[in-house]
Amino acid sequence: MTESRVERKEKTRRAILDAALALSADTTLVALSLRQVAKEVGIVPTAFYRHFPSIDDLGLALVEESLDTLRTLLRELRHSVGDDAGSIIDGSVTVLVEQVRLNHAHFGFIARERFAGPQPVREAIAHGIDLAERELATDLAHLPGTDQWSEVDLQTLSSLIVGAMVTTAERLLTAGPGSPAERKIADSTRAQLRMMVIGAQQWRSKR
Amino acid sequence: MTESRVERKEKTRRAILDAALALSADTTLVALSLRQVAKEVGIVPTAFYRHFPSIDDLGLALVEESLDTLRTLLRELRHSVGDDAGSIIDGSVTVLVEQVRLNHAHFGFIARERFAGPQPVREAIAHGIDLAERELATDLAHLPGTDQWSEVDLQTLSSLIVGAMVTTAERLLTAGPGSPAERKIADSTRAQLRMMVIGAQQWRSKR
DNA sequence: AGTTTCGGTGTACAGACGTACACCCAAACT
DNA sequence: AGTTTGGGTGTACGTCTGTACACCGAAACT
Repeated sequence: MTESRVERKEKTRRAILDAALALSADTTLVALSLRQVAKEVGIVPTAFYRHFPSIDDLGLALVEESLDTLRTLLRELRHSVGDDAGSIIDGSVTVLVEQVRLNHAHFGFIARERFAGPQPVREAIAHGIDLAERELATDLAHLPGTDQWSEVDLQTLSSLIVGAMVTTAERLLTAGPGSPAERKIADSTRAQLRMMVIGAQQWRSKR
Repeated sequence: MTESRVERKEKTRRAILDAALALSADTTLVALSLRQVAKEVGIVPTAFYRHFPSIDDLGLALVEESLDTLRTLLRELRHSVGDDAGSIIDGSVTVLVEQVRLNHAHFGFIARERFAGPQPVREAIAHGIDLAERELATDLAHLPGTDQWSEVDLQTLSSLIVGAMVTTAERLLTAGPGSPAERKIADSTRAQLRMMVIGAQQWRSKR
């Protein structure tokens, strides 16, 4: 009863976003019809236009959201710093598993739409991941032990790490949350990150 | 004139596959209609059924094809062995760039459908990549220097390498063939692989 | 109190979709 | 020579799609 108009509007907007996320979970945005979404939300098809000009724009909003939870993940990672490299890695993977579990829908969305979505959506995702890579590179530069690294090398390492994380996230998505496969992936990723870090450490001294 | 019936049939079958590959290039299989394909080929919609029961089955045929060129890539990689680890890496990346350039359509198809395609298609791709990973692991086991590696470690390393290759292939796809971006990706990948190999070598002695 | 704004409704239409069915005709069998 | 096979055609259907248009009613403004 006592609901302002903006509140109501925001509510159905959320409902539309959630419905689109749920409905596209087992296909893609490009295979999602405006009418399906409207039916799921419980509104008439034409009412959709009160919120988004098209499905593609809906998609862009979802990208924004999903990239936001990706950034949250990265922020979370930075806060989980331990003393030695080993505990940093362990913590990071734990956080990754946790976040993917928690935001299954968003990470799944990114994985699906990254290459198969409408082109503006693809571009937005690519740009977001690119940004994350750059941020990680500057973060790495502030870490002790990387003082002498060249910019190119820092970018190379950060691209390697982000790539591994994306791959791991995708693997985690196909494995059920809490499944034994999930644990195996986590362990494997920890080992891989350790390999990378060892390689990176040796790398500098080798040049 | 002088064309047997099987020849004709094979010809239109190929035309259908090619049309589907071309049409799905900027969307997805799930957004591809039987009628679009038929129109592109130049046959009437119902004639499609003479070759495939459904679009999904067409998709499975395309997966088979694409996985075949993936296997070709891996075979090619094995043949490009050099003396030291460095030249192996350089050669491998060169081959990867070359093959992705040559089979742009197939690798693009795999990248798109891996997570967004119809489920049977997704499963087939996952299985194919899984198989490639396993094959690489047994190949690594036959390499000198890995005698003492445990099976788990071999799988970990091969998963890391395959993951990096898939990621690189995806990056190459978004970069234009012959573009400066392509060269940058190749160089970066070479550096990453070197890091991994160094890490892996140190890894064994560390355990 | 009177008016405007705006999220949601209902009807309506043209186009694309998958697919069933009857048909054609040249190649391939007997 | 006569018959069967099978790739391709054309029509026809019911369903789903995006979207245009006129309308409603309550919240928000004046």
